[in-house]
Formats: sequence, C-alpha cells, structure tokens
Amino acid sequence: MLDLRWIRNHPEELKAAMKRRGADVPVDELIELDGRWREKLTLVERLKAERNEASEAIGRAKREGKDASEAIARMKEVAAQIKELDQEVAEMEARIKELLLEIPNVPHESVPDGASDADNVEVRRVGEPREFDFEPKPHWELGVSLDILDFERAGRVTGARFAFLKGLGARLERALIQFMLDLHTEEHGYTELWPPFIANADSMTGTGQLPKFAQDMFRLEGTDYYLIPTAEVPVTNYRKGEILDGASLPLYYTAYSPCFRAEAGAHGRDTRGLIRQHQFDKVELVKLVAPETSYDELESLVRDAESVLQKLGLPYRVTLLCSGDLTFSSAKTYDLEVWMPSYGRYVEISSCSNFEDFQARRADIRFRRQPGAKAEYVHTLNGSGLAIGRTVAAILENFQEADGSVTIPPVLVPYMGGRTKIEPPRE
RNA sequence: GGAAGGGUGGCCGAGCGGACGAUGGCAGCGGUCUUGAAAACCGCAGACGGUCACGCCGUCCGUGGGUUCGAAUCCCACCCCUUCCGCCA
Repeated sequence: MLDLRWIRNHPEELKAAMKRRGADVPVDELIELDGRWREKLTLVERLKAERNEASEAIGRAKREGKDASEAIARMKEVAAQIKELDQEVAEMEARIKELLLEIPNVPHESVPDGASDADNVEVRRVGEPREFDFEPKPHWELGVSLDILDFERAGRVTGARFAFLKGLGARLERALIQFMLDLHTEEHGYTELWPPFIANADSMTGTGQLPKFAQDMFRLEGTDYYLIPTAEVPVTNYRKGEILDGASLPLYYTAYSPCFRAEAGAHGRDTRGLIRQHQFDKVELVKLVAPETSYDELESLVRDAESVLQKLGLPYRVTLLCSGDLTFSSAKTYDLEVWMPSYGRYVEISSCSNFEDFQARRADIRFRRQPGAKAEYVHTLNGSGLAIGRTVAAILENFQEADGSVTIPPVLVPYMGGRTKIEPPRE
C-alpha cells in the first residue's frame, strides 16, 4: 500500500509509475474521492467538537442541579446529523482503502523499463552449463526410471500437478531443506522459524496476496483461512502490528514451508515434472530492515540465495526484472535462474525482492530509531533460498550420468547418509 | 465441543455512564544533585487522521453494531488469549 498523502501530492509521479508497470489504476478517481472525503470529514469533526463541548456543559449543569433538557434536545439533533455524516465518511474511507489496496508498488528508479520478461536484464552468469556426451533426459523421465518420482499415482490420489517423492527422492528433498536451513542459519545469520502453513485473510492482505489474487490460492471452505502460497506470508506477518526497537534491526528470518498455489491461468504450462506443482517445498528468506539500508540488504539477500546454487555446483544466472514483470508488491526484484537441460534454458528458482514500506504499511510493522522517536515503517524483503522442487529437478538433470544414475553434490552427501549416487533400481 | 475468567498506552496494571486519552508502576526523554555514575527528587512524554500551522480539532481502551445529550465503562454479536473438563497427535 502506498501512502495516501504521498499520492495526494504526487499524482503525476504515480501515474507515470503505473504506466511503467503497465497497470491500469484509477488515480483520478482516488484523488477526487480523497478531496471530497476530507471536506466531509472536516464537517463532521466540527459537529463532533460542538457535541463534545455541549456534553460537557450538560454534565456540569446536571451536577449543579440545573435543568439541561433544552440543550439535550438540541444535541439530539446534532447527534443524528453526526450519525448520518459518519456513515458517509466511513463509506468513502472504505472505498479509498479498497482503491489503495489494489494499487501496486512503485518501481524503484534502478528498475529498467519493459513490458514483459523478455525485457528483463541479465546481471551475471555463474557456472557453465555442462556439455553432455550423451542425450540427457528430462527430470520427469529420470525420476520415474530411478523410481524416485511418481506422478501417475499422485494423479490418482489427488490430481494433476501433484507428485509423490519416493525413496532417495524423498530423502533428497529432505536433505535439501536441511542443507539450506543450516546454511542460512549458521553462515548467513538468519533465525529459523517454523511457521503456520495456513494464514488468515488479514495476513494475506498484509503481504499483498489479497485482495487482488484470491484466485491464485486455496481457501479453506467456510473460513477466511488460506493455505500459504509461500512462507513469505506467515514470516513477514510474524511481526505484524508491532513497533520494533530500532536497535534490533535488521531482522533476518528463514523458514521452510510447503507452498500451495492454485495456478489458475497456467493451464498447459510446464505440465510435466516438478516445475509447476500445486504443492512444493521452499526455504524462504525474509528481512525487516531500516529504510536507508534496504537496497544494500537486497544485494546481500541475493548473495545469500546464490550461495546455495554455488555450493550445489549448479549453473545459474541473475536477472533484474523490468518494470512490467514486477510482482504486485515489489519495488525491485532479482530472479535467480538455474540451468535446466530439458528446457534448454535458465528457469526461475528464486525471486528476491525489496518491497520497501509497501508491505509494512499493510501489515503495520514499524520501528523506532531511538526510544521516544517517531515510529516509522520498516522495509521488508524476501527471497527464495531456494525452491526445493526445482532444485531437485536441476540436480537430477544437471548431474545425470550416461548410465542413468545421478551424482549427488558433495555438500549434500552428509545429508544423504553418505550416499554419493542415486542409481537405477535393478531391472 | 462444554465451563469459567480475561483482552486498556512500548511493557505491567487500575478504572466499570459525565471532570478519563485514561490512576499507578516499569522502561524512555529533559533537569536538579554528583568529579562521573547510581540512587533520590522535579518535569516531559501514546498512536492515527484533518488543518498552512511544535497551535487547534477529531478518532482510538480486542473487532463490529446498539443504547445515551455523553460510553473504556451498559446491551448484542464476533474474534483472540488463559485455566479446567472432554477428545485427540
């Protein structure tokens, strides 16, 4: 959510920003409504001041045993007027809030112009995609032949876009979760949280999934609870409604969670394999920081996520998203893309964003620089560190051998009970 | 699921129709004292919004309604927390 006062004073800047995003936002309606709201507000407030004064006089008169029935009768009318105006003001405020909640964040000045992912800017490449001297298999074929992935039975048990992991496949998933959490907590200074995997509508609004993206989530029938689409939701909202001690910043949190996404509108895309599932695992990184540090914190967040790929030995690149490809809440986003042989290209495996005060204003997370200082909104950031399912896919594909086996990256060997390879079952 | 109790400012905790934005304590800020600090004492201090205004006004005592000239205080509904019972991993 943007600051209404900023919008009031910078309507043209807002329009330009929305144009950069390709977002259609009723700025003029908002400005006009804001003007009428303030007029009406001033009016009711004047009446309320009158009422307060009169009520005090009535109280005084009664204590002195005087008759106040005339004033009471007059105030009864004022009260009726106030009630009516209050309702009008409340309706206007609700509409303003509604509009504000649907306006996306303003892209940072360092974000390049562009309409779609085709305009994203590659920042750097790390590692070389391997040259295979045999025909590499896609992970969905490898996984099935290794008997560690089972899409068919998952289709029967649940439906499309679900998978069973089996044997060393399940073990690999678990190993990756453990490895990433250990890395971020022990080497990067993040505090581990194990969050609720269900969050309420207020939290979903706090991070920006609601009100606009309800159709992307699974809602629990008859409740305002949703399966989380990412640990970003519970972890960012962890400090919701608080005024933090400035000395405690920056706060770094990491959390594992399964993620649930309805994938509405993705029919036909990435239908095979682990790339686009309704349920996947992810280790998430979240930061709450002082505003002036947030862009430095974004760079170090990207490095923390990258280090996972480096330690695993997976080739990847970093891209800077253009204005038209930014998600709703983000002011600036870097994507990490891992090399996926079956796709013959780099595939997103992490998205690292600075939301500035956009989420903090929605979730009401503030801090004081000094005791007694004015409360200010923190800046929030988050990034995947990493998406586990896609990491499994990348490991299977990039580290496959001609005999159909897969070599386990050395850093994972201790987490795999000392195993160095996943081999095809006999016969 | 049943019963009881409770949600008040950064924290703890009083208040239970009018003088309450709210006693008191802790933490905070300024000062007196002190070589310095501590202690003691004095004073200042909430959040949000409106307005050109460090002034003025309004709102805020879990949330939403209601009663009243006037609600933290009374009524209704809901949410959350605690304890006990039941059930369960």
